[in-house]
Amino acid sequence: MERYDPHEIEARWQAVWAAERIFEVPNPRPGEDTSRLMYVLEMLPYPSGELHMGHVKNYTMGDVVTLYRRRNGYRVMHPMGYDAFGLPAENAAIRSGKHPAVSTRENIDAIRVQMKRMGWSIDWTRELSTSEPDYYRWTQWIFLRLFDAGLAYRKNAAVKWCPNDLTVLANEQVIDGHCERCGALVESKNLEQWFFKITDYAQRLLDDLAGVRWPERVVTMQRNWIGRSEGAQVVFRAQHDPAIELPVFTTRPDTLFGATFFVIAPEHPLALELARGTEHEAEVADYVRRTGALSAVERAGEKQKTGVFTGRHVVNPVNDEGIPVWVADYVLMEYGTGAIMAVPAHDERDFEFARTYDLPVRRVVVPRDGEAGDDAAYTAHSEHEVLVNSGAFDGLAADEGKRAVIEWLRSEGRGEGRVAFRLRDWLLSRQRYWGCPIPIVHCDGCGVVPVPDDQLPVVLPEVEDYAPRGRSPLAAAEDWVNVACPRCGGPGRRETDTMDTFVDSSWYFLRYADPHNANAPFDRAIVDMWLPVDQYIGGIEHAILHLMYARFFTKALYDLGYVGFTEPFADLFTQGMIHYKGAKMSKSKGNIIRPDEFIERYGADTTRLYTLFLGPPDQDAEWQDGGVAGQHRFLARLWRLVNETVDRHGSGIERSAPADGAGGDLVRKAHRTIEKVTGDIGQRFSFNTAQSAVHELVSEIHEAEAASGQQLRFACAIAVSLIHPYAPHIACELWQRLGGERLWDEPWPQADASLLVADTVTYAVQVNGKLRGQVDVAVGAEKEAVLAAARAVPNVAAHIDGAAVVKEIVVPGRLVNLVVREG
RNA sequence: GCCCGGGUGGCGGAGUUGGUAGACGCGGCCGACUUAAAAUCGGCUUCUCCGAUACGGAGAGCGUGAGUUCGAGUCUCACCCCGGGCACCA
Repeated sequence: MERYDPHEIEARWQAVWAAERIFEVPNPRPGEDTSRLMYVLEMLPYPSGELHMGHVKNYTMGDVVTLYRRRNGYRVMHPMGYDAFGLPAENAAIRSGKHPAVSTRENIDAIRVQMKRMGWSIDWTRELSTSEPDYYRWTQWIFLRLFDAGLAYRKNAAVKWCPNDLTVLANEQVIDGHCERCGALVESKNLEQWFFKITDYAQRLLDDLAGVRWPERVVTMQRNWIGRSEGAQVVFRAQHDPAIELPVFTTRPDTLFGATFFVIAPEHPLALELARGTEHEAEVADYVRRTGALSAVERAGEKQKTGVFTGRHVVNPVNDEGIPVWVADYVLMEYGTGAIMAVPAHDERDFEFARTYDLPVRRVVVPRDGEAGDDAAYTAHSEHEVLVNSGAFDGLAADEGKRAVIEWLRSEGRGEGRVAFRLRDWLLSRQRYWGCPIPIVHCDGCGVVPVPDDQLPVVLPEVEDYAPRGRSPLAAAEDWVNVACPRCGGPGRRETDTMDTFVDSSWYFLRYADPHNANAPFDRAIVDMWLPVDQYIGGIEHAILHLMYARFFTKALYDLGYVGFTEPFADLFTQGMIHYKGAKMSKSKGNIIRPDEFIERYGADTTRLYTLFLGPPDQDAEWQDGGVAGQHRFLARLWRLVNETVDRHGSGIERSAPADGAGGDLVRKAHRTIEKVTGDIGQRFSFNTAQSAVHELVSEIHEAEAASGQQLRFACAIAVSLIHPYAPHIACELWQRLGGERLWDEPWPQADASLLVADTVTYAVQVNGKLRGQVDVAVGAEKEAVLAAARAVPNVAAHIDGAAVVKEIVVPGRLVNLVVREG
């Protein structure tokens, strides 16, 4: 018998699949049945290098689902593309010294070869790359539709700036005050930038999380990121000039009577103005300057809160009391109104500040029964707390008080109920070269002018020097920048910033459905047929960024009538990372496992098997060098068994076999394995245990020497059929050797329910909960018969001897527990 | 600080509605085949103890401590450790 030679088999079958075009899934034609369409999608890779093991795990998972669903009668779209614009690709290009367009294309070519070698069932006719003009033309088109709708706009704002990558960043790309990509400490800058008005969608982004089947932790992370708070906006006015309004947002309107001072952020536009003319003017100016130079991390890291008095007071609208206005950097300009009423008795931060500057503390909420101490803020506010020192509101429970105060403020025109979100608008412009050009022309006369649709795409110009300099490298391409204003024909200048890469990836899943459309990004009827994506699979690192942006785009496109659904991804599976030598694989740590080396050594099938055998797919897993050999041994054993079976007993695909004679147990095991694997792949996404089940079946085939040829051929066919989604090459080969053809078209095997149980079942017998023996009983035996058999087990008899059995528990098919009391 | 995951043999892990903890794989030990090695095949492999005749039996054991239950890895409470998210968000 020839040895298992994965390379020969894999190359041959990949050629067959390509020739038969079995991965190509065309869109249904009018009138065709669309009830069994399914869209399986994995997050597309950045072509900043070759694929790593994380990709292999991700795409193999998607492939298992795809192959499994296809054999269950679904028409599955399984596309692939490249998130080719952006910092990763550009930085890789800078490192290699090649132009990003060149290095990106080279990387894509290399990745495509790797993907084909893995045998993933990707429909290559739908392949796309976000850096190609026929794709980004439509990214620009969508940008313009959002611009028309007022959802893309320019504003001058304090923005996050990465001093290393020399570009602005979105809030979502700042982790702990550091750049998400390079780790540099992020600075704050005042710049005019482009934003998407994602905040308009905050409530819907929150509400619609209820309708998706996503991992709970991802939903929670998005909820936290959106950060909805209910409260009130309350208008305070300057005591020296009631025309100056200073609104605050508070979640605790019930504590308004406890406000003993007022704080505004150093960046607040009124900070300097308020202090003007007071003896504190110079001090305030100095403080604003000093804190402005600090990063958010430095501010938050300060041991003690700092601030200065402005010399001014504001009037508390509930009691007309004047309270001092301070400037302090513990108040953030970006949230709420940039100003707060300080209630030290009931807010930890205000309390700390009041202690530092010796400001008064006035308690207005007390526990209904019991005392609140004086050495900390008392922050509870439920039905168990009551208001005091609060005028007409005294005696109300805190939660009622909140409503009552809001109602009073509203009726007096001094405030109103308000909801605040943590979510900020998405800053989309970048001062980098390798990105999608923003299709806008600036004209002295007309202002910001969109490039007309018929002039798209605005092609990214070739420039020699694309290194980041803090302003877009595109600005240097004078010929490109200087252009006639599309509106008035006068001199105009193109927008030179490019788009954040996340814009490109916020709609790619739509383009796959209609990838060659030259007249529109996609046809609505076609995307509505395929989407939302039935199963999306990708890394947890995109829990907020990509997944939030894609949801926003989908909702905006829905509102504009371009798609008929509001959520892009119905089901999401987030995979864990693969670690190696105790750390996540990274080039800098030098603990990379290159997939190519494994394919070279063991073949694609073994590599596919092992990445899914590591552990539960949603959890991080440790790569073990030796583990791969086990999967290879398994395939070699399967190979040998099938070939031996055919040699000894002849070929022929058996779709059933009698569960009697010497091989009866084997046949039953095959049915149980179908049941187990089907549930594990189809329902549980438990890819590791599905494999274990096939291992067990193969071991039993190996041991079932006395089984009939039909029984052996049946068991082999089931093993081969079940392992096909994991190891399609060897499975197709062995299926053919067994006498079949086109395993990929073979319906998924069905377990015969009557064969899932054996004639007898082994009961565990416990005495007082301790295992004392086992006994085989006929399936379906009466409770009394089971008990009698259990009592007859010698070791059990010894343990109940001389004691009174006070309780008998029989769990059908599982165990007996005899409860005895010592006699 | 708040919110999620997770903690089970030497290792990765299984244990799906509370019902025989350790499936499957790695590693290790012993044996077969071989001049030898590799490959392959067979056996053993949670710990401690007892008795060793097939191998049997006793006790302990799933981060710690309580609890509910005939019975807890699984449920409840309190706590410890690891990983992740959010965090001066008013």
